[in-house]
Amino acid sequence: MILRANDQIVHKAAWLYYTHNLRQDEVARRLNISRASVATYLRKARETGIVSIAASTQLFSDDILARRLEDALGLDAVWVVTEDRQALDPATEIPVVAASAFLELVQSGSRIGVAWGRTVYHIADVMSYADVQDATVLQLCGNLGAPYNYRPDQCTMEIARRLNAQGINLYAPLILSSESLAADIRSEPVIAEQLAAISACDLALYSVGSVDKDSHIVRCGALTADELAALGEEGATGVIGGQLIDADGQLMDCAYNRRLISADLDAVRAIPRRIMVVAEDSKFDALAAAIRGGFVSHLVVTASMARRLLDLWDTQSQTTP
Amino acid sequence: MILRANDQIVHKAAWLYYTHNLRQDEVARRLNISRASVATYLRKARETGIVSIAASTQLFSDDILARRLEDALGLDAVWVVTEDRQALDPATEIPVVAASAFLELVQSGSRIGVAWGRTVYHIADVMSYADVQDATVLQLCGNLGAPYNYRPDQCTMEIARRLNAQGINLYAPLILSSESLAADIRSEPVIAEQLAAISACDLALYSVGSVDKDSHIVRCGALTADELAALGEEGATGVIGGQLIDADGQLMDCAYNRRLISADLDAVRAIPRRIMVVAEDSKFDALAAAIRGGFVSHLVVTASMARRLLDLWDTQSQTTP
DNA sequence: ATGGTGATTTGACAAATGTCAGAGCAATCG
DNA sequence: CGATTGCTCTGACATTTGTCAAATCACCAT
Repeated sequence: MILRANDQIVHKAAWLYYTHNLRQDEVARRLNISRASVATYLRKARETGIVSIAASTQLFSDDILARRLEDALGLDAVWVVTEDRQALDPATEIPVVAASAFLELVQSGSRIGVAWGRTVYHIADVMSYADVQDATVLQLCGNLGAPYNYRPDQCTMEIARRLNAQGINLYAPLILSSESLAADIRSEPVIAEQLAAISACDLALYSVGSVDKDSHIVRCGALTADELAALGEEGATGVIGGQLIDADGQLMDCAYNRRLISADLDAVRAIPRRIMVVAEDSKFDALAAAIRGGFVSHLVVTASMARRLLDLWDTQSQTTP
Repeated sequence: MILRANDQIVHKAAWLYYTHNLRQDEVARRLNISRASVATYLRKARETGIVSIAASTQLFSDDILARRLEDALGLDAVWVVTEDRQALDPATEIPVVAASAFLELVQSGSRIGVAWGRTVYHIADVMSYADVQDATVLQLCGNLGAPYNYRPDQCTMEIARRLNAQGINLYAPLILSSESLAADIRSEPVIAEQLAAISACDLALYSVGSVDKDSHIVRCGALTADELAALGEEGATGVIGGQLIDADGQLMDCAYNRRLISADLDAVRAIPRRIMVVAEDSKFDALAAAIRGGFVSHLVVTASMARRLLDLWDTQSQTTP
């Protein structure tokens, strides 16, 4: 698609200003427009991702705690958000760091799998706009029927919009009333094709869900709190793309899981870079399960969570030397 | 490596200013320093790649000519630098566009092969600093013994410096006096290992050399103008990483080529993304040979060169329907 | 202690940038 | 055909940012 003449001037202004370091009045003279227009165009260029400005996330990854976590848990990269950072609330900072870290890993041509949840939605919300037109953003799990604030398709589409990339939604419900219907839908060519495409992703972005009454699968109505509690008794420890996993990160063998339309967990594990973002400390057990299950290669967590993980792995390695 | 406390404040200032969009005076208050210091730190952050600012190169790739070239020659992406762009000299613009396009393709963890020449050096020179610490920049061919302005190791190291990445030089001469010595050196473990590592690259950046008296292999003293002219008679059409190729882009079977220490051309062809940058229109034949030989997936050229290539491919496809 | 040295930080000013009300202009509609 | 609507563009002003000489600080050798 050729640039509209209208956008062309925004690109030109951005190129001259940011790449050639001309001043706004020089750009204005070159393009025969007023300097005020140049300023407007440049803002538009920043807001739409024609110009991308990214600050390094080293501040969060170059940290003793982060290094120790990488080594102990065998992760590729860890970002630790420290509580005491100049009055910035870690809860709001986690999605910001995650968005920056994510953007550092995205590149032209990437295929990105995205799950859903409050955390993922917040990440999308604070993500700055970028220009990766030939990237593709895939939805990792089916949709919720009920209106819910952080729907899978919303997360996927919002991230695609921020990247100026193509978003591909999975047009199937997350949960169906019967196992057989779920199986039928899963084998529908359109759906099967899309689920298969997930294994071609090179990047995944998700959080893990907890197994308690605040879990998003309860909030969105997929399960009642009592049903989830019962599954918790049976060993359910976390939620990945809607699916329940046990403490070792293996798919639970239960009717609920069989009623879902979601990414095959082995396909998810096969994605080379899996960014896990956890904002709430209450998700500790779920996160540990996700790490054991091989769902994490890149991790964004709070310092307190990092310390707890480190302690857990230390005791683990002592008991199983 | 943990950040020095000194750099830490630069990172913090950059993070607050660019990611959180605070004003300089707000950043100053948060960090308990003067606003002037904040301004200084921010400049430092921009100059060192802690903050990267990139304008989209769409202006050059979203162009009818570029699209037609992609289709006709089967290339992944083409950037065309149009002559009439607001008094910007295309000769200086080519390296700028190439540097931006290159940076859009680089990502954390990339392994990048770099050849040498005036064009590549100019690209390195105008390239803005970036923060891709875990990238690796490899030298694709041996070094010149004689002092020369655009040495392979300089190109490699300068690009590595700009990216804050690791640069790996090939500590061998480009050309040796005898074929047997070249063979011996090639099989030295240290060198053999490095040459083998080239096939693991995921990105290559180079230009093609012409076969005439201005060729860089003549200028750097690897061959005399007469010797090169004689090889030209035998069919030599272009130069890739010091090696002579014929009009079809195949390695010339000649003593000169056997005396070289350089990347195996099949390994180069196997690199998934090969960015070819040609600034001079006189390199037309050499470029056509390089394209035929499969050395190009991404191309940066002038509009006039693009038109000539398009014409050539049109006549080719007419004669061989 | 003390003076020197180089690097860092600051205050004050100059320069550049952001903003917004109103002008201008093109397309659309009655 | 003129009025209306919805744009973009501009000029003028307010705000923000860049710069640099001078001050301060940290460190070191005497």
